[in-house]
Amino acid sequence: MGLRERRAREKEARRRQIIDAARSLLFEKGLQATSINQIAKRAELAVGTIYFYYSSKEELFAELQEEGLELLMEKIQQASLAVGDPKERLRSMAMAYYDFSLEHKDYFDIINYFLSSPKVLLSADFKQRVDQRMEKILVFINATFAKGMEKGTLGEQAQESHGVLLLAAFHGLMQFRKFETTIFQGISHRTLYKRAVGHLLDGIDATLG
Amino acid sequence: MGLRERRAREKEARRRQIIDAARSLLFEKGLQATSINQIAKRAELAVGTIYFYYSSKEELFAELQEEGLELLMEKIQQASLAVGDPKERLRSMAMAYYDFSLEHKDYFDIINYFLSSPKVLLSADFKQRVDQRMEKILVFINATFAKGMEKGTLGEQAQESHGVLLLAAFHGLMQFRKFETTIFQGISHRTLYKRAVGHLLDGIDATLG
Amino acid sequence: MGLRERRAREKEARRRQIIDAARSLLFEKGLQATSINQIAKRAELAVGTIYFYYSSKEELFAELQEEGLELLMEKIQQASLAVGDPKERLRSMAMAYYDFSLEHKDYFDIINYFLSSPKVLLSADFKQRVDQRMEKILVFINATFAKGMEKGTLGEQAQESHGVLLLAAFHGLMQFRKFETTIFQGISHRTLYKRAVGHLLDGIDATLG
Amino acid sequence: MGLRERRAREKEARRRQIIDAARSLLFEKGLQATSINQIAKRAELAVGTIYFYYSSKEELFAELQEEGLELLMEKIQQASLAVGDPKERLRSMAMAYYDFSLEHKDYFDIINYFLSSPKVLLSADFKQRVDQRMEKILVFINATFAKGMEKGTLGEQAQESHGVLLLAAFHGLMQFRKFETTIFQGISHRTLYKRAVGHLLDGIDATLG
DNA sequence: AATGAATGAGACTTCATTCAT
DNA sequence: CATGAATGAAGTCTCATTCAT
Repeated sequence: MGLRERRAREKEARRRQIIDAARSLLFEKGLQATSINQIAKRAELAVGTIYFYYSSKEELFAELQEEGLELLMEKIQQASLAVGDPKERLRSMAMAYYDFSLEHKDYFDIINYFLSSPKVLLSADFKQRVDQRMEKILVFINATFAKGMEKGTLGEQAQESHGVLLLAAFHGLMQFRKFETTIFQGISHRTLYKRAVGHLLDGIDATLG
Repeated sequence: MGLRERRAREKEARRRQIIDAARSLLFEKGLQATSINQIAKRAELAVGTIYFYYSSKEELFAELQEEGLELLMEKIQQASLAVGDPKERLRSMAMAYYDFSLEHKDYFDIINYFLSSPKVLLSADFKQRVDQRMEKILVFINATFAKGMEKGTLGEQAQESHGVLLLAAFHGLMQFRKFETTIFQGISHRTLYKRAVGHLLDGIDATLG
Repeated sequence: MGLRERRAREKEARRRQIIDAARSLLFEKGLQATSINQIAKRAELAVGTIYFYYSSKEELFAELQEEGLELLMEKIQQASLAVGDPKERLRSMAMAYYDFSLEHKDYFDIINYFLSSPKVLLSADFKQRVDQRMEKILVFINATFAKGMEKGTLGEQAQESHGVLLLAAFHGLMQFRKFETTIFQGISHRTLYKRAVGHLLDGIDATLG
Repeated sequence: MGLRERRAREKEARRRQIIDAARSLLFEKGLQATSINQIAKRAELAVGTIYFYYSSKEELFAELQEEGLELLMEKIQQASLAVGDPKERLRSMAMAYYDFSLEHKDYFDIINYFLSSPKVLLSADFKQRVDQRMEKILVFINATFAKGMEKGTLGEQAQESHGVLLLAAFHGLMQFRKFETTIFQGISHRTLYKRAVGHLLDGIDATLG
């Protein structure tokens, strides 16, 4: 049994070695400019070895996307712990997402890349894994909603819709940050984002209350 | 002077011939998979001819993005004409955007591609042209807001922020359509979108009123 | 007759317009990086017009080479006028060549380009024209020798050999300037050149005297 | 360990295969007209394979230049062995250079190409390697000088300058061979060269003696 | 398990030249 | 005379993937 265990551990270590190299390169050069050869060189492994652990470039990047979503989940959870009032808690979570997009810009870009790509880049298997991570985040948001609705009358479906609504709207707002220098005149993107979060939560509140 | 006119017309026709080929390929294969060689082949022109009319792949795609934004602008304007009440008008415009993303999925994808790409793909010149189109849309949304605020007390900046807020939130929501089959269970994406629009406008209304 | 004259003048003006554009581009970007299209743009003429006046890129550059050789000839002649003693005169001419290679680096490069290219780049016609310019320089050097040899006993052939000898040796020395920063240690290229001129003239003098 | 050795040998063989193809093409068509595609075809390898062994066209050609300079060094060394008297030895070395330029015209052309090109074609790294080979030749010439100067009084610098002086002058003379058929009338280039060598050595001798 | 040499299609772009108008 | 649109071969280089060892 010891052998099999050691084998498994070593295998996991190699995967980590590879994903570390891929991540650092991706964050340096961007998604398109990162090649398998470069990853192999940085990981100090042969190209063939990469392909032994990851069947394609796609799979490698999907794993990074999972990483990013997991980190985002953590950040959002932490943000929710700090505050008591559910509405304030949601506001806090929204800002956590905002900060994530700044502090972990690279992960955000990867997530965004896959999120906004029109074509299905990932095969069914990866897509499912990624979707599950995303769903966990949504479920968490919805749970926060649920807690804040003792007086409300919304069913399960309605709650779910609110989670997506918030996440999607926030995500969209984040993408418009690139217009900060050109189109927005005078208002910082952060201010805009905060205001939007307020409007959204107020709007939902009004419906609920 | 007939000659010069005809020349100009022919030149315009060639540009159209090229942009048509580029668009159809882009819509089939996606931005990254579309090459100048393929465009040339589909346009039944030599590669060099493409470069005679467009100095780079970048310029070609920037023009397509402009096309898309112009069409979107038209749709939004048309939608606004139908309704009298400003709030309803905004709702109508939001749905026009939604329909645009379905009916002109290809253009939406191009817009989305450039909007969500982390790196600056376009050089300053093209970026400016595209940004101007985007700004026109925002200005139009803001104008609609302005009309609906006789009783309100918001300054110029606040109005501007509302336009971006709506557009960005709607855009983000659109990107989440791909989860319709996996994460959303039971609710259609359209329903979700409509609900979100309602919440947003209510939220803003609450602030204004 | 007036018409034909004017025509000829205009034609010459056009040629000049083209060669001016070619020269300035060549001096900016180097020989290989200069294209006919660029020349046409700078000359504010159509590409086809260039080809009406110069049958090929080659011919254009050959004309520039002629220009360079003519200028070199002038410089050498001027240098020879300043001094009385033939030996000193040759020394002065040698330094004129050196200065030419610095002050008119671009022309020197063109001359050098054609001189050192292993393949026959120019067609017979151009080659002859260029050779004639080169020969004029040699003839002039030889004439200076001849004047300094009342006491000597060298025949025509020998004189001719001296001209080539000097010109070639000087030219070779010029090409080694690029080692000034790496191989030469402590000696400036100019010093080296001067010393070489001295040795060469002394060597010839010894043979003659 | 047999495997690793064999691998290394095979890799060396491939490099040779490539450099052989490059050399033969270069000698047929000239530097500018030789493309990587052609080299690949002649070497019966894929284009990518060329780039696996040589990271650029530049590196390939730099290696050829090194080859040429090494061969030239050998020829000059051999020539120096045959004769006892230093002055005669230098004469012999000069003729070895002359013969090299005829017998290994192709290598001479490559050396000449890089020597006379105005732009820095090679990046710093390659340039250094080539310069070092050139320096070895100069050092060797200087050593021959040093040996012949028991009676002389020249310092270190002076010796060094003599090496460059001779090499550069000889090289320049070689470039003028192309005028053999047009400008020189009656004198063979070889005769001219010999005479120049004589003058140069006499000139230096006079200074030394 | 791991290696790494080899593939070859395909990427974008340039450019001298032609020719119908 | 002059135009300038059109050509298309050729250029260098990249890269995901394979497979014999």
